[in-house]
Amino acid sequence: MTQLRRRVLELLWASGGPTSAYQLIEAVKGKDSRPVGPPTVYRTLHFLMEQGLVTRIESLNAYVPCVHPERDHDCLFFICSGCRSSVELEDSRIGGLLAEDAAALGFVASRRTVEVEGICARCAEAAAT
Amino acid sequence: MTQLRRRVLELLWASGGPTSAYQLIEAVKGKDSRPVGPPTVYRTLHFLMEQGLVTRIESLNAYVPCVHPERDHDCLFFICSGCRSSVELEDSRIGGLLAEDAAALGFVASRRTVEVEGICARCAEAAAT
DNA sequence: ATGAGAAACGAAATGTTATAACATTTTTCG
DNA sequence: CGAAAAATGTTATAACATTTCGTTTCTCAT
Repeated sequence: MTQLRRRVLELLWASGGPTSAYQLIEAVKGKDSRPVGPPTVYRTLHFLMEQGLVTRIESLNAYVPCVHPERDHDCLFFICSGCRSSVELEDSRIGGLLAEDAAALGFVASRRTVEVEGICARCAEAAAT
Repeated sequence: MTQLRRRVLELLWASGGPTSAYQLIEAVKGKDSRPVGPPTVYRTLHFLMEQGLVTRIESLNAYVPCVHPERDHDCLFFICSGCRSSVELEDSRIGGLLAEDAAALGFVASRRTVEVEGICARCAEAAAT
């Protein structure tokens, strides 16, 4: 865990939501005045994803810190179109069903992406008023 | 359903796998000699997705024709890293679990993305020899 | 049929996301 | 220390997607 990697991870935690790679580039620049290029940030993100510390949200082209890095993650994301927030959940039953379907196909799974887009409770309530 | 939309859909069926928007731009150009720009193809893809005729595979930035457009699709994709092919499956149990998890969060879901990356049976067998 | 409005399409420019290729710095460890 | 490995910097470019505005085509009530 180098300084850059730690800083990127901290920025992701601080951001409070899915964050794009280019937002991170800006943020790193701001914090330290030393500019970093896209490859630097992408390398860092790849490293953090390998470590299970960060997950990429495919449907947003954005990155979030993983809620429970300790456990092997079987996570799904609920992404609000209203406030652009995301909630991470673990539901091992879904992993089980996917494993079952994969086995039926003779497919050897390595990575899962499960994302649900919609409106979070908070935004739904705000819209109802 | 206009001529352009039909042609794009045919090209997707003919391609036999997930196809990027820019591959479609090239393909349309080739078939008819009239070049189309990115916005034209993206508009067409958006339309076809609205109709449930095409699905976007988020983890590939690519598009596939929907296997069963008649049914409301609750589909998941198994994507082979070896041959870049994808298999679409329907498993309503997963939709059920996601609906359950969403309800627990008070989340109103509108779209689901479920993608599994790995190695298909064919490629696994080829690698084993 | 015809003209107003809507829908679809064309074209240019630009925005956004991601990687290739190669140089340099930093760390590790015998 | 000094060689090898890991990490980072730099430049350029590839790949994916949208904004904006103008033109064409379709539809349908008059």
